[in-house]
Amino acid sequence: MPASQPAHLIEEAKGLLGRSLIRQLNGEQLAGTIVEVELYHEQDPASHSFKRKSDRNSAMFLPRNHAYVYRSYGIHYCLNVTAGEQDEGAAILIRALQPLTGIETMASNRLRKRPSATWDKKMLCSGPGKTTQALGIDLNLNSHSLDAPPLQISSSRGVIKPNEIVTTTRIGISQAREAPLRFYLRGNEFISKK
DNA sequence: TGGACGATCCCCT
DNA sequence: GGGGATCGTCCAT
Repeated sequence: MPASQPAHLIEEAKGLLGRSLIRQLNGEQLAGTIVEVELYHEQDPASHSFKRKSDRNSAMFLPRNHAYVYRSYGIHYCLNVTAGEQDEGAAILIRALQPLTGIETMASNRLRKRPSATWDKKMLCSGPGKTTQALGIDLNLNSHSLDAPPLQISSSRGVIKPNEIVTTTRIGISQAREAPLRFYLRGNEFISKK
């Protein structure tokens, strides 16, 4: 991996923090603020796009603001937002949301198998697998444009100051030496891990 | 054709 | 803090 990380992609990843992810599901709107992301790009050995393009990862090579969904550990789905240009092979993993609307439905989606379990807003979207489960995201949304329903990202966001964004190493990486490509909102209670 | 593995989550100790 | 769940994908035979 090169010593320096691609600055334009890092800016795109940071730029997602504070925006809303909006999901239309069965006529209801589910939404949350993006509070934690990780960047993966083509020069990164931990990235799916590091190896040859395949059927599985082709959506990762779409131009920015498309969904790249993949299955992890045979159980969970993870949602990425593509970044950069066509064929650049970069994507931003949505790791955590702060739930805004449709919270009851998110809880229902998350706890379908254990309806009686007690839940807390902070455990609904505090991880990539949890987020897709809460919002009902699966492979049907792979390569979907995030400019329009049923899944989109707001173009506006609140003011985020540079010192409100924490940069740190990613989570769960085993194939590569770690790089500081995880970004989250300082002090936010809804991130996956402190 | 088969075996190993993974950008995770949750329960159990 | 450790390990099981569970399956698509990739690579080696």
